[in-house]
Parts: sequence; C-alpha cells; structure tokens
Amino acid sequence: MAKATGLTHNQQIVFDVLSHADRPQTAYEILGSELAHENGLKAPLTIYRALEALVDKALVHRIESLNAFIACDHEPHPEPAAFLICRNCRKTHETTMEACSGIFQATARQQLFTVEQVTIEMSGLCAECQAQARS
Amino acid sequence: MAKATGLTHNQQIVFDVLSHADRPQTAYEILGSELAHENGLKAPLTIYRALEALVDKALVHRIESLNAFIACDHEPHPEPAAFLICRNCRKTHETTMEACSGIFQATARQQLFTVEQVTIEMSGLCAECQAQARS
DNA sequence: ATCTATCACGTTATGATATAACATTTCAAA
DNA sequence: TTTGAAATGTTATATCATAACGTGATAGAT
Repeated sequence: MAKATGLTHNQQIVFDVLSHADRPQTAYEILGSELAHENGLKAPLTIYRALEALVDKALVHRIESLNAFIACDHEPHPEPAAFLICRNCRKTHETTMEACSGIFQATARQQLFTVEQVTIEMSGLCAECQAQARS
Repeated sequence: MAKATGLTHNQQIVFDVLSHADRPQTAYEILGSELAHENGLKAPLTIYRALEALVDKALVHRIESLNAFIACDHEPHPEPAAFLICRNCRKTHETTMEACSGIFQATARQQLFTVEQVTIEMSGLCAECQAQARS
C-alpha cells in the first residue's frame, strides 16, 4: 500500500479507502465505505473533490470503462499506465506501457495532435475467473 | 461515411446520426437529433439498445472517456482501435494500433489474462485547437 | 495583528448517463 | 399458420457527476 504526503483530511480518507480495496471503487462505493462514513464524508461531492485532487497528484487512476478509481500501486510515473480489468470479478492489474510510448507519440505527431493523457484499458477474464469458468 | 447492411430500422437511424456527426455523440445527443426525432426514436433505451447492437457489430465504437459513440470510419477490423480525442472541440480521430497488439498480448499473457476488449484513448489538443490557442 | 486572497470543505439541488421490468409487435423458420 | 426469437415500446428508476453558493481555515502582505 502506497504512502502519500501532503494530503488533506478528506483526500487521505479517500486514498486509504482505495488503498485497502482489492478492486476499483466507484465514488459511491467509497462514499458508502465504513472508513468514509466514520470520518464524516457524507456527500458525493466531497468524494469527487478528493478524487479529483488525488488524480491530479497521480496517486489515483480513474478507470474509464468502470467509472471507478484505483490507487496507483507504483510510485507516480510519467509513462502511460495500462490496466487489465476482469469483467467478472473486476479485479484490476496495473502495469505500464513504456514500450508503446513511442508508437503513441508517433501516431499523435502524424496528426499534429498534442497528447496530454493516455488511457489504456484491457477488459477480459483474469486467471482465477477463467479457472472458475472451467470448473 | 461507411455503409452498413443488416441493420434494423432503429439501428440504421442511430448509425446514420453518428455517421453524419463530426464528433462523438452521447446517447442523449443522438436522442435529441432531428433524424432520431423524425423517426420516432424518443426513449433513451431505444437509443442505447441500437447502440449496443451497433457496437457488437463493430460499426460503432464507444469512447469511454466521453461516454459517447462514434461511427467506425474503417471497415470493421480486429486490431485494437485508438482514438485521439481533442479535449477542446471533441473532434476525434480513429486509428489502429497494430504495432501495439503484440505488446498488449504479451502483457496479458504474463498475467494469464485473456483479453477480450482493448480501449486506447489519447486526450489532448488537435492541430486546429492548438493554432486557435496561439492566436 | 489584521487584512485579504485562496483553497478546501459543507450543503442542497439538479443534471447527465444508463438500465430494470414487463408488455407488445414483427417476422421468418418450421 | 403456428410459434418462438429478436426487436421494440413504455414507464420507472438506478447510477454517475456537477452547479451554485456559503463558510471556515490558512498563509503571505502590510
């Protein structure tokens, strides 16, 4: 579980919730968590504001295809992150795509496009859920 | 504008709306379009059902980071598509990422993960919007 | 020390996106 | 011509996200 400094109270709570979760959490799942409740976080906007700050600090990633959020399990990194997202259990594995950075940049350059943000998400079945499907 | 056969009436209307649009459209934008209105498509679910069928047929792509949909501007293809999405004007350029397919597969294989769907979206500024920002 | 600008936060309301549940119609294969 | 699968219609509701506006804490400038 990653460390984080310079966080406000609300941000720390939300980050802790995500750090303890074993899969991406939606804003409303975070809102409904014990930890959030105990600490007085009770409005959706409170959660969304903390999430926005955490994403800005690159401590948390938004998973677009789930409308959910996951704590970054590396040190903050400049390379694009990629996610393997199980469509059955939703457990999500983060990795980086250094090998693709150049290809992406070249593609963008061709279109005179300036890339600010890269989203890579692969959906499918994780090893456990494949095994379970066979049994 | 791509051709499409074997579509139901509703699917054809929705596909036509997307084909004529110069940027991705949300379900509710499609719902609000002249063409949809004229043809009696008046409930969100009608639109979503047509979109689901079109995405299944690979005639339309969902842009996760916009919650919007775009007509595929190639023939249907097996390679992962990638999108360059302007955060200012929302115009979106589709391309393929054949060069990355192997990297993605290798990454997944390492985790014993079976990939079914790949999402690649790059957000930033298109050439026009960069020029406009400078002037 | 206090003014003042900024940032985080609280609260309420609402907007935007998406699906559930169930009834009806269509239409082609048997 | 029956019949069964797929598409559609209709209503209601679930889920995700932000607007608007006010309050309080903090820190640098005077």
